[in-house]
Amino acid sequence: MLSERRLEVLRAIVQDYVGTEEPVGSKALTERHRLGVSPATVRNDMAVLEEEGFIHQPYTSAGRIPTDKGYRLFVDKLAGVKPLTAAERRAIQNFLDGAVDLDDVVARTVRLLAQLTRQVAVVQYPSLTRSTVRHVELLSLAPARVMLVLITDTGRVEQRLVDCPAPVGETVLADLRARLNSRVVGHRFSDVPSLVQDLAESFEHDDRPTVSTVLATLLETLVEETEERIMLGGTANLTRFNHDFPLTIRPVLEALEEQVVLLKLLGEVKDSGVTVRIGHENAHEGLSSTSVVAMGYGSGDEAVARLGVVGPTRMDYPGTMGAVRAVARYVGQILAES
Amino acid sequence: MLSERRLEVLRAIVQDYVGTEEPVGSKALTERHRLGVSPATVRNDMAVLEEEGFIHQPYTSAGRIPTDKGYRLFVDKLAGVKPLTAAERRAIQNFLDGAVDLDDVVARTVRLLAQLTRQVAVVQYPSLTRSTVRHVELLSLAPARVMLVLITDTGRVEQRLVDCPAPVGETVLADLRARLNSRVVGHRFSDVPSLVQDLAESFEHDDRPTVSTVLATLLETLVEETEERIMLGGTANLTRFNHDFPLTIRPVLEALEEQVVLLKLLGEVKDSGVTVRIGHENAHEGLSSTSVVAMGYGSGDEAVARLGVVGPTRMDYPGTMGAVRAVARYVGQILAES
DNA sequence: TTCTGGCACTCGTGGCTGATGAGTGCCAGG
DNA sequence: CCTGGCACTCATCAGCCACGAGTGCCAGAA
Repeated sequence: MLSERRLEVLRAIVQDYVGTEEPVGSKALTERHRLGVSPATVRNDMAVLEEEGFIHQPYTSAGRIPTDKGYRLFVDKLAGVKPLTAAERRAIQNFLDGAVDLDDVVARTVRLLAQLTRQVAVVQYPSLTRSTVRHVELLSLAPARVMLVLITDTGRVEQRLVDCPAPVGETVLADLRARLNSRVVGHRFSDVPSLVQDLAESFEHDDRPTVSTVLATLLETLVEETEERIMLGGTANLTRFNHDFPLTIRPVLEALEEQVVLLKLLGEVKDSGVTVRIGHENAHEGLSSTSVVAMGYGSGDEAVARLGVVGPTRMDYPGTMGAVRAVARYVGQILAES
Repeated sequence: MLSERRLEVLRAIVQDYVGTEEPVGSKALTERHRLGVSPATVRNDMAVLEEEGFIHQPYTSAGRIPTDKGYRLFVDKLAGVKPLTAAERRAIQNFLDGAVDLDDVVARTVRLLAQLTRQVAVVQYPSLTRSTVRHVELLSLAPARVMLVLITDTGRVEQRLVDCPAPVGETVLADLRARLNSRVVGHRFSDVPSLVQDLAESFEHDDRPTVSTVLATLLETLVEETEERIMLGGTANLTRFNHDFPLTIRPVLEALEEQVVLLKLLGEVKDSGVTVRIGHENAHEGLSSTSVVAMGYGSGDEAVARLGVVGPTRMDYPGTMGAVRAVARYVGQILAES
């Protein structure tokens, strides 16, 4: 077990390294922090910390830098979440209040997060799996062509064209629309399949194929749109570190362009509280020198989606965590209001 | 006026520089190209080209690199558009044919362009200004709350919540929906305002405020959604050049994140054919060392939107132009079919 | 005139060297 | 268990020099 002072030394190393971006030595440490011991003692502590794998020397007789394991300890035990200032909170709220629709909320959130943390921001669109149906609309575009419009409680709208096997009468369509809505409105997507299962049977024999086709398309839309989308912002902030990892920036950009990778990244987030994944803890190897700070957000208690930032492992964890948490909460509020 | 051979020298310089990414000297030129003259002669030609501002020496007695003006001449007079191979064409078509809806078409196009040109791809969503209304739907969500859904002929769907000054009866809503659709369906967005101008007057006095509110929201949506959106892809390709402009990558990334800048960039595109804007020809200074190759696309003769790529001024213009042209055409076809 | 070969000159690049100094490990003594 | 001292390591940086690609110019050939 590490003594209190050794933990203090680790904290000091992390803080200094995050600030200066340079390996930190024993002398500099005792000068900048009131550790109450001499550089020599600190050196001994450092030797232990290195043996335990918390810090690392880039080359013989250089300063130390924290390892992923060191950051992990720092985040878990040594660092709190730095709350934002009142002014920052107000700025967040003002900025998000201006949003006009769901897309706008997401877009603004991304900008906000990127600006606040000066890192790459990632915001997942509210997931439809946990959403409920607000309304299903059926429009006749041509005799055998129907447009299906699905409106969710999060304000999202999806549409699909349906080519029917036979012409559909306006009355049948109205009938279907009414019955469909009375069954599914207010229910979760995941419950819809069982709710509409036997709906076709209540129609005239001739209309059943058409009804089935429409229903099939609806279910398909639900499944397809459960595949979540992600919005990205602040990639320019990556270049702030390109002296730090000039060669690494490319795989990071590549990884960030892959929605799948991002979704997986956010998928590993706990349901409550801020989650931090450091360096190699991220499965994707292009992101092995970056950390992800993320959190779920939602209109109620349940998280409907996630948001977070991606930055170098050497980042200001307390500040970033504070910003992510604050933004996630406010976005949740905004969603709850609309 | 420049002699035939001097133009040939310029072409050779551009081609070699694009290939090697290094300043090209007279000796190397005569070795790689069959100019039929000695290096000394080429040197004289180069001196003239430099005097005219087509090429430039990074430092005394180094090779020459083309200037923006040199690239301009190359693009205008010396280079054709390199058509794609049959295999490439087939690949494009296959890839785009798989798209399921408009968003998907745009998303696939971006990926395709980025991959094909190995540069940053930019695709503008089909503009709504020239679109026509396919359907307007009104849904009653609460007594005094209506959801307005707008469906365009390009398959785009937009929705807005309307808070009405008074409760709206279902019959009034149905009435408004019917009249509204009969007036605007099939018409262009720009014509809608005049078409619905006096619609409120045909309603009962009590309902007029509500009708006006709904109409106002509709017009607002039309205007707002005319503001076009843009999709970006292949930013990772920027890093291929970061030895070339290591410091320049940041402003480029920043510029690319600004929708406004991109829209302005694409806005300068001619209505037909491939447009090339080189280096400082782009107004935005962050993009002064990049070139934009863009083209309009659309379902008919008229361009409804634009797409293109952004890359270093030192790029393979003929190849890039060929790829952009081919993709624009195929996307146009896809849109026309749907 | 126009092209060519030759020649002196420029200047960025890359390899080498030595000084500098931050940082270390170790050890003996408080 | 902490501290001061000491010898050692090694990345960084400035200075230096040789190299060579590339140039401009000029006199002579075509």
